[in-house]
Amino acid sequence: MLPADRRLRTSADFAAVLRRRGRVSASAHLLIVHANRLPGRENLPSRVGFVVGKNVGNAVLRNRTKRRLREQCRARLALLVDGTDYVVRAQPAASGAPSSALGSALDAALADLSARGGERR
RNA sequence: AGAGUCGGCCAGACGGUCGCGUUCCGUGGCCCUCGUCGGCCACGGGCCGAGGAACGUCCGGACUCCACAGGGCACGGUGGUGGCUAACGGCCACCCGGGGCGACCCGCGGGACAGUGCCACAGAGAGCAGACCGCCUCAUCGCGUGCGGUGAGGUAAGGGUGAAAGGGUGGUGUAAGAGACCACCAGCGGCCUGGGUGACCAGGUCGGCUCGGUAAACCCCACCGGGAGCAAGCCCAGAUAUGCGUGCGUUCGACGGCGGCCCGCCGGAGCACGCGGGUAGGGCGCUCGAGCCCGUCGGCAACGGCGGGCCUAGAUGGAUGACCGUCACCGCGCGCAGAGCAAUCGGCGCGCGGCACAGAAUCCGGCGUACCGGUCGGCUCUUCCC
RNA sequence: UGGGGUAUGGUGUAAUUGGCAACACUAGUGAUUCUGGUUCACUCAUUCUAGGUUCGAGUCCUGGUACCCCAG
Repeated sequence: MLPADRRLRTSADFAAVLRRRGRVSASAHLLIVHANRLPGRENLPSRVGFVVGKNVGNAVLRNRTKRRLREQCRARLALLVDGTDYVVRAQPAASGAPSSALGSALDAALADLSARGGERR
């Protein structure tokens, strides 16, 4: 899984990431990813948070979806940019999708993000 | 063998790789009010890590804080009896009523001579009953001489309406009838005897002859209930502005204890609303408890006593996951050989698919609800064999 | 955690103390018209669900399901 200090832990952090721009929806029926560089965290490792709403399913389904997403993110920690916080929002279809599909959706979103970042810089 | 009924248990198993959370040990680093159990961080290793319903939140408690002069009126809950329990609206046993051939199942199961209300439509009449048709008597009129009309009465046996029409059957009796009277039966009430802790049951005797339903309508009776809830509550660190406005108050008493109201008692100088300002970090509570397992004793049982053993999740954007392998289990398809006249049946192999309901958040005892299935046992009925 | 409420044709709402489930719009069918509109008539209900009380339940009681609101 993902260590606690690499996850978003407070409601304020989530709000800060979601409020600013930086949304990429790769395979929109599965995931929506938000990414933002928050001031004051430039040299700290990146963090990831997950949002799994009630439209995904009951508590068992929501928890399992969150765990599988965390596992996929753990395998891709090296791809994340330091100082950037991510929020992954699960769509209803994510609960039934195989983990490989979730992983490739994450890859696509991260590739899209790095391409955009290159353009802006 | 088939059909059924009741109850208990399980909730796929084993292994590999990479991870997460609590906690312990070791190594290293940093900090200080230097501790040989100080705090924090990193790495390595070890133990442990969701459920029978963790769920819904429908009841009951433990625990914590507040309140504990009292009285009255309300309010809510429960409702056969006896027991179990910390307690309960739960459980066990029994009683009564209903269903089933039976095992067994279902029941908010106190009171309708304390009172009030309601019983639509239909029907003559619906609650200290009621003459529409009918039946009978008398008077009178008519004629076709035993029938019809009219009037005055008697009558609850019959018809019809209704969920329900004030016992049932048979007889005596009568103008026709009627518990008016008699016998038996059903039911009600009183008394006596026996059994049972009791609800109640069985039997006997006497009585007036019969008394509607509805309290999941108001109500009456008995019993129970102080309030709030782990975001309870306690501690540490830290920030800001006893700021501004309005209203009510300072022994003519606001407000609070006090939950709904009243009386009364106690505290009592602030209280309520709006605007504005600040914070939203950490720790304890937090898991050893009416605990679980085994044995034994008491009890029909629920349950309890005694002895021995065990320690079994504590997260806080919230930890038990991801990817595989092997073997079980279920369904479908194909193949192989077999049993049988046949429908079909089980066995082996291969492939594909499936493997429920559902995720702890202070903790227990219940209830209710969801659920693929598997397994064990008790009992009942039917059929066959010995 | 505590408290309160709602569910009725496809949609939005009614239904005095229990007594034939009503209204508007929409949809469908038919009539009127050369056609369409308008108008008229008819059709469309497991009263959320499972039981119970009662002669009789949308209404009363119990359990369940879904949704909404309030306080912290």
